Formats: sequence, C-alpha cells, structure tokens
Amino acid sequence: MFSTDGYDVVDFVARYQSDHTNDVTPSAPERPATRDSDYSMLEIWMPPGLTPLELKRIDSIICTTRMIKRGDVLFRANDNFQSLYAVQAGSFKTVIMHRDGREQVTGFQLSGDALGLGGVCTERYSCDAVAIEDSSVCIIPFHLLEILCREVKVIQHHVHRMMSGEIVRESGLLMLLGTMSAEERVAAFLLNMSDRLKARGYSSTEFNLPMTRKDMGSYLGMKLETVSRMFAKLQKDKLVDTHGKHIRILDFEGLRDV
Amino acid sequence: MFSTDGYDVVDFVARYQSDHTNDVTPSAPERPATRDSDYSMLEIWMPPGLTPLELKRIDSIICTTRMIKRGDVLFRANDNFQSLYAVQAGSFKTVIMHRDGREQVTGFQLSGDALGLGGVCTERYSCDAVAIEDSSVCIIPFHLLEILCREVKVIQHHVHRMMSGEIVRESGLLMLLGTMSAEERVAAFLLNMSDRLKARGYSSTEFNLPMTRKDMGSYLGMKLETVSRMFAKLQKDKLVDTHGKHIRILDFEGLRDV
DNA sequence: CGCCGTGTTGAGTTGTGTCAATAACCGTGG
DNA sequence: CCACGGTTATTGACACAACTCAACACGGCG
Repeated sequence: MFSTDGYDVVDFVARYQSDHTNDVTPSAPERPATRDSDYSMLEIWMPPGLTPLELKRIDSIICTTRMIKRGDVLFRANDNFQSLYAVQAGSFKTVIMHRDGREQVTGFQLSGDALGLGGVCTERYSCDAVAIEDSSVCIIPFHLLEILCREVKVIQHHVHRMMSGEIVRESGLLMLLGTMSAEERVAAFLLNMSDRLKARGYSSTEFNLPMTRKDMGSYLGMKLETVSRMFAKLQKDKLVDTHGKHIRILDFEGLRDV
Repeated sequence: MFSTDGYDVVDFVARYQSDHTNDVTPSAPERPATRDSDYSMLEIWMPPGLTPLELKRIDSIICTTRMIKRGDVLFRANDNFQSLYAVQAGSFKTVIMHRDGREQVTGFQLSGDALGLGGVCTERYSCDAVAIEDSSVCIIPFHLLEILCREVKVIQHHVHRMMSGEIVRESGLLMLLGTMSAEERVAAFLLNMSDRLKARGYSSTEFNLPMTRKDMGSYLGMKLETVSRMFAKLQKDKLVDTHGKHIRILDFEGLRDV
C-alpha cells in the first residue's frame, strides 16, 4: 500500500525515450523562449506509440511553460480552473485548508506529475499548489485536452488513467493515515520517495528530500517533532542514515517490515 | 472540508427529474427483467439536457442490473477491471487491505454513486466493494463508455467530473484523517451523511446509518469503541440523539462547530 | 427463548502531541 | 569570505487523547 505512484506517468517517459529516441528530434533549432517544441514535455505527459501527427496535435495545445519560484503558488483552492499542469522541473506540494486554518498536505508532485486534476469537478481548483523548490510547469488548457481526447483514443485513455491513478494514490494515503503508526508512515514515505526518485533517474538509496519536516508531518498526519523522532529511531535501528534533508537508505527490507 | 459529496451525481437526478420529467417516459411497458430501459439509471448517472438520441445511445451500453446481498462482494481488489458500477439501490463500502491484514474503509457509496473508478488506472480494481445492505447496481462496461465519451461531449465531461469528484472527495478525507480529532471526525461524518441522504430525498435530521460502528471506525481512522464514545459525547452535549444505527441530529450548528 | 453479532461503558496503558530549549543550516549582505 | 538573522531540525520532559482489554447490554433472528 502507498508504494504506488498512482498511474506512473514516468513509466511512459522511460519507455518512450528508449523506444522512440530518434522519432522526435526537434525540427528546428531555434524556438521562442516560452515555447518548447522539442516534445520534451510530451514524453513526460503522453503515452508512447503516438504517430507524428498525433504528437503534433498534442504539441499544439501545450502552449506555454511557466516558472515558479520556491514558495510561490501555482494556483489556489477556489481559483478558476482552466488548465492542468505537468511538472517539468522541480517539485510542488498540494495543500488543502480547513476553515479554522488547519492545513493538510495531500501530495508532493515531482517532475512528470500532474497538478490540478481536482479542479475539473467544480471548475475551481480544489487545493493550493505551492512550489517547494524553484520549478517549471507546462500548461495544458483542459478544454483543449478534452477536444483532443475525443479525437485520439490513446490520449483519452491516458487521461482517464491519470485521473484514476490519482484516486488510487489517495486511497493508499487513506490507508496510511487511517491505520499506520508514525514510524510505519515515515518508513512508507521514504520507500515511496525512493521509488519515485528512482523512476526519475535518481539513486534509490541516496537522495535529498525537497520538503521540510513540517510538510512531511502534515502529509503524514503527524507533528514535525514526531517526524524528527521517527527519523532518529530509524537511524538508531540502522535502517536509514539522515542528515537533515539528505537521506541514505541502508536497509530496504528492514524499512518495509517496520 | 469533507462536507463535499465529491461531484454529486445526485444533483443531476434532481435537476433532471424536475426539468425533464416527461421527456423520458418509457417507450414500451414490457421489458426483460435484467434490462431496465425506462432510463431510471440514466437519470442517476448522466447529466441533464441530453437529446433523446443521446439517451438511447447511453441506454444501449448499460446492459445489465445486478443484485448484491448484504455482505456480498461486487468486486475485489486486483480483479480484472471491465466495468464501472452505479449503485441503484442499497449501499456499499469500499475497502483496501494492507498485506498484514489491516483494513481501511475508503468510502461508503449510496444510490447514484459510482464504484470502480480506481480500476481504470491498472485495469484491476483497486479495492474491494462490499454491499452493506441488500443492493443493486447497474453495470457500465468501461470500454463502451470510453467510446461514447469520444462521441458525446457532455458525457465525456460528465465522466471527467465524476473522476475528479472522487479525487476531491478523497482529499477531504485526507484532511479529516490527518488533522481532526475523533469527535470532529464523527461530527463531520454525520453531517456528511445527512447531506447525502437529504440529496437522495431522505430526512436530513433523522436517518438510519447502514454501516456498523466498526466500518465507521475504519473509515474515520479510529477504533469502534472510540466511535461509540464519541456518539455518547455528542449525545451528552445534546447535538444528536442516537439509538444504535438510528440517528437524529438535534443541532446542526453545534455539530459544525465541534 | 436463547443465541450471536453488535454496541456500550469502564479502567488502565501508551503513542503522539505540546511546550520549550538548543543546535544546525541557509541565504543575505557586509 | 565570513558574520549574521531567520528558518528548520533535534531532543527532552510532561500531558492527554485514543487504544487495549474486558465485562456487560442490547436486539434481531432462527
């Protein structure tokens, strides 16, 4: 449970890149700064095996890239929903706020992950999306994506799988919050981050977490002091080695069995 | 937070029934037993304002109705995903199980709610769906629904909103599990059930909960004894009146402010 | 009627929160 | 480059909400 990355868009990147490396070479060396037409984002967002024509269609709706500095907000809960976003570089957290001010982090999005899926339902974003490091996203106007989905079956199915994947990811989190101890949650979180970073080409054993203890705590349903204590405990048990945000996993099996 | 019913399909029922009462009278009095062609399920599942032709198209893919007895399983996690289900009558719980046997109830589905959305992502259902009373569902083969979505824009958008609504519903639950006390959770749960039952034409102040204390506890991330104690507390504070599964809400404002 | 699943209540335990002091880290500007 | 201030992280002592275990009560059904 919770080890899932939902429907992992990045699987597609890897498969796409190995299968089609030379299909998608840029057609021209110079392009406008806000417009990256070398299909780099398509590889992240779209399924493999698309025809060049389909690729061009998709490319035509991904209009702009946007840079977001650490701490800045991409969208806020209740903002008018127009577009989905795909993280190009950096990372985000999504946060929902209760009327009394309590906050819950509902996810951390790394490169290739989608942002804004909750906005489709009411035409308003359902959470805040905040960059936790300097980041860039590409913007996918949703009404254009819907048109495309009616025309290209594989894209339609891809979008359905992304939304479904988000549902599955969240139910894994429900299990985590509903049934697991603080130590188990932190262990599961580290394994999950390890998997996701590995899928993005980083080391699965040694990495830097982009978020603070407070954000981790909010995500995992505990106070930041408890997160800190659990890291200390895992370290004492020789399962991980931590120095602030830097993590080294020493014993995957041990972590799974916590 | 959590007061949401996600993207409430039932809103459509109400609007549809008031706006189109006479548009959808059955064309023939006699029909096969497993096949309910009087469009009753369409009213639950589909948006209003469809043309008669569109209605007929949808009707043609909703092939069968299935009865499920209390305690019986509609589908299990990891079963092959073929179809979505819409609850026609009765109610269900969805449950995910950790490898060590711990269970988490991730939702309760009442009439009009969808089941199986998490299965799209991996082609396998992501949870068990268990009837908590004698129930019936109608079966929507997903590949046919996808075809229809490519042809009929409003249906496509409706499906997108349902999936997005499920994402939003779950993030509300994350907030509940991550930040709220046992008493707050139970109060929020009662208000949520009240809203949903009201939308289905029942009293919002007095109703029967179909699930056990154990299931409520699992859903709310606490033990059944704690649920029971919280009911006792809310009763002592004159916010509700409970006798087992029968609930009477005495003070909505008070419950919201818990 | 008696049984079994379900719900309630009590007493004692414990995991996590709270509050607080200190340490490490990071970005900024001198 | 280092000094500085603010943010972030660690650690300790204590409190309390929720859990555990256990006894008992209720209620629907055979």
